[in-house]
Amino acid sequence: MPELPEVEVVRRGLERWVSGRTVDTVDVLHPRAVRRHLAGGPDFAARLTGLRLGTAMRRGKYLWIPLDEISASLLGHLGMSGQLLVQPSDAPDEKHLRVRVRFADDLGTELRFVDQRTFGGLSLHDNTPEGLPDVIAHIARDPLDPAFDDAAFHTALRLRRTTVKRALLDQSLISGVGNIYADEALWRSRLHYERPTAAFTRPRTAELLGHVRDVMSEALDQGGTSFDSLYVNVNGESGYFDRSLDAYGREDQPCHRCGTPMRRRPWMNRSSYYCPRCQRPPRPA
DNA sequence: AGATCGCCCTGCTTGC
DNA sequence: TGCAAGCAGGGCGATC
Repeated sequence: MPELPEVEVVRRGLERWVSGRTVDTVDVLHPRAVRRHLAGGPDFAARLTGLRLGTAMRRGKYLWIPLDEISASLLGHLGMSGQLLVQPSDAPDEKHLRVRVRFADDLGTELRFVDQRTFGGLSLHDNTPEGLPDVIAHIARDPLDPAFDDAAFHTALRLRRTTVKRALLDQSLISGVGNIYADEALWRSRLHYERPTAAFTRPRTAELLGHVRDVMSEALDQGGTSFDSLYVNVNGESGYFDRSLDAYGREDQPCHRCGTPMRRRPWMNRSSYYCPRCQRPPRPA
């Protein structure tokens, strides 16, 4: 399940292998893969055809490629199981191939959007004056963005009547943090996932942000997490950061800090993994 | 309007 | 063995 580091790996792959090329043909093989393009698959294909792809960009888990000729962008999200692959044009179709983009050049490769569960998708959107696809204007900057405002994040945490893991997963507060890295950063910060944010001190916020950045940077250095074979980067290579996980998926295994068996708790139709000794729950209200 | 919750989807794993 | 239920979960829209 791709999170920010994996998506950044994909962005770099797109920049290297796709940016600057001109679209020749587009095949939409599954309508759900372009469901955010409200005008439909045929319109998506027709509008994209003939355009030159700009430099791939990313905010949180969203990817986009500017289309300078029409002041719009090709927006993509990998969802749970999406892959953007640059494949030889004669490679056999993947089982879950949803969209194919062929180019007007002689490089012999094409861009493929492959997605088993179809939570992800591609679409075209006008840009805001800042150059952002308009439908993701509400997505906050991510913690690896140099313009991320730590002080504003702290202020927002103090104002919210919520708990720390909910806040980390709220893409309007901070983007790019998913369930895996939320649990990892909370473990490193020795914070229980139900800790209210309203009483956070400035140093506590700073430590949490530091751990979020560390865990993401480490994953990025290793080419992204891939303990799930569904995730493959833009050229089909898997990462291996899963060997470094301290919390996620480690139910009943000893805490890497104190040896206490880790726990898994149902949480918001998901799971939270934590050490019951290092990450004490807050006192009941 | 901030917070919460259900839903979308498919394939692998688990349990009876 | 076979089938059903459980699980994975990002993001959006409905609801309170």
